[in-house]
Amino acid sequence: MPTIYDVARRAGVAPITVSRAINNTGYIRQATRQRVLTAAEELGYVPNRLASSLRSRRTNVLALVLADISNPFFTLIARGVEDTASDQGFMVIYCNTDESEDEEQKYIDLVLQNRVDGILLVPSGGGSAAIEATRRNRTPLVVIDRRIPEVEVDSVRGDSFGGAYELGRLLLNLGHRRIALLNGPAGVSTADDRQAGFNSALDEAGVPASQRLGLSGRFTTLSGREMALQAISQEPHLTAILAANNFIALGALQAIQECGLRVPEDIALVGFDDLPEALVAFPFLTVATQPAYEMAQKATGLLLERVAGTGPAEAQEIILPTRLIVRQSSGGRLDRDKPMNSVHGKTRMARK
Amino acid sequence: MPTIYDVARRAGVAPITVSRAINNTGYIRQATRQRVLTAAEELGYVPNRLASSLRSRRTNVLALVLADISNPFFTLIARGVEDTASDQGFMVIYCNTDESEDEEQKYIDLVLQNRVDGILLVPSGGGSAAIEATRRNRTPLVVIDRRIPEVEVDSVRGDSFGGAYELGRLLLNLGHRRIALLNGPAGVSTADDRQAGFNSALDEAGVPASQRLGLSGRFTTLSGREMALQAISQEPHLTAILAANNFIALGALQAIQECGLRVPEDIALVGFDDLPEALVAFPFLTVATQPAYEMAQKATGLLLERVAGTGPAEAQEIILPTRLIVRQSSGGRLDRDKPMNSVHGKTRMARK
DNA sequence: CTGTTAGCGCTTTCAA
DNA sequence: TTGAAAGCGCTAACAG
Repeated sequence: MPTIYDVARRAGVAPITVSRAINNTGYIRQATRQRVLTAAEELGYVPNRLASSLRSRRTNVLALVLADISNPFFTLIARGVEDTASDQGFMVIYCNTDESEDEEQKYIDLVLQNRVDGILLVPSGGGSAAIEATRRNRTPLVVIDRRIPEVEVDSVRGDSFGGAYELGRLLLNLGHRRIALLNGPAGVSTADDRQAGFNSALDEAGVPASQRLGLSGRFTTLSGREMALQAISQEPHLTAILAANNFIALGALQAIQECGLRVPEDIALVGFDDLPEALVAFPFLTVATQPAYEMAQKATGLLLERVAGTGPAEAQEIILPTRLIVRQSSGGRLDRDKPMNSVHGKTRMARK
Repeated sequence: MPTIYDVARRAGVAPITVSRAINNTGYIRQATRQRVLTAAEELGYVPNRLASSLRSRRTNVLALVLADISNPFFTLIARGVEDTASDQGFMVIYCNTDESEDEEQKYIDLVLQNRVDGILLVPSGGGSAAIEATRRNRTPLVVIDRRIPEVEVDSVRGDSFGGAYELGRLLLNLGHRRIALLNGPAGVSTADDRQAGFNSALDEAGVPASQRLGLSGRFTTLSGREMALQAISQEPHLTAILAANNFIALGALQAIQECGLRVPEDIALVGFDDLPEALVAFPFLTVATQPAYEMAQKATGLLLERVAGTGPAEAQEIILPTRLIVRQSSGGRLDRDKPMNSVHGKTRMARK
């Protein structure tokens, strides 16, 4: 396997000149450069980035550490990260933590050993241990999707509070008072903030504490189903459910059907995070949706600024608004309500 | 940032001993090892894998080059690859080619420069250029999901021919004779094989060439919609559509609705590749589904064998069976037909 | 614009 | 069971 020395010999120059020609750095005459490139081509030379990175202390690799890439929300994040990174010549390593802090720590250690230039993290729990480690190693890190309390760190996320508040308001406006919140794990900021946003809407409407029902589980279909079953049996007067993410919503839908109830006639259902338009035959769920791709672009852009050493001195906190999409599952006559951006009108086949 | 030299000094040993302690290789006394590990811990030592890889010629990194990670089929592949790789201490770099051969070549070059230990490739077109390059660099490569004609290379894929044949048979059994195939790009083996499988079913049923309609486009919702519109206007007697993947199917569904037609009453619709169960509120589409996760596991397992130098001498060709899932969109009374594994019976809400 | 020298941090090889 | 020497392939720093 040829090295720059082989190329240098063939082109009749010094190795460093080969380096300059290939990376197009520093001063080099066009003719020389061309000669080197030809020699490299003839030899089938493939630059060794390990060596290059070892010496230059830059790998042009980012790490993306997230909960589970098969959740479409994170899939879109991944796509946004890769697009933005590759535009600037960076590659992306990705890791699934499955919301386990141990896995997260393991992966953070691994990517630090690999000397990635920067890390994008969707933290699992409190998650500050991972941040500590990256800080010690002077590796820039941007948190996506979640907030880490008490730690000053760049973060880009959706407005969980606002989205949950709007969903709560929507249900309250429709006349619901017995509403169950099926939430993700307490301690994860998206869950906590959605709880708070929902509570805020209930407070405003003067719903007494005795009428409130909040359940805590995981962000999975299975957990959504279990929480819904519990909520239904626990509160006979239940008329609406707010699911804290798309998986929980689908699990809840399943549970409601199992109980022989109808959505929205018997129980209204609204959720957080939409499914990509291209994936759904019949858009049915009313949701507050976050701009996942844009979130990833912004986060990666910021991270690359940190890597380059440009970018603001202060830790940035970027919060993107959610968008309310009203469909059938919330029920009611919404046209009379304040104008809401309703997407996908055509569900005739689903109803007929 | 401390190196093995710093650790060695602190532990009172030679650098190589630190290396042995950390990697747990070669002979080393437990006491020595413990002493080294303590010293490393105290210094906050983080091994530099760039240096290690440069010297040892192993990176413990695989590359996954695929079309588009936001397609749930590939998302599942990605998850399977990462799970299998990380079990054996490997990390994964991933790249989206968007079915462009240029992008593919660019990424292959990049990952070769990064000296990944192995590559998993979903080839874009003919795709043999990429394979040539990896072969020159002695980097093991396993092709997933697709076949590369005329090249001897490991490959793991679903039975596109068989799946399309079964879907065709299903429609023919239901009495359909004017069936349009909405396919992906010619030259991509999954498209070609699905074409062939469908044709084989038509041949068997004696459907004359004049009654056959096959359109070629891309594996996207947009293209599916366009092809469906064209098929509908071109063939007034059309009664059924076979979509060559999930996106095409959803685009076709959209087009059919736009034309004021109903599925399955006016046009029956079947497709290739299911959407993950957890993502769909109302399972509606009849499909032939491939075991994506298992495919990824098998492919990664084989690749890791190649990396380790174990594994069979011959190029392997692993073809996993598809599974027919009959739902509403194909119409007809299928209960009378031979028993087919029907998943998701509960779609009451979608119909009511 | 081109070249020389040294060394990034680790592991291979060989020796003790 | 441990260590010394050398070098993986490249580029930073400096010199010309």
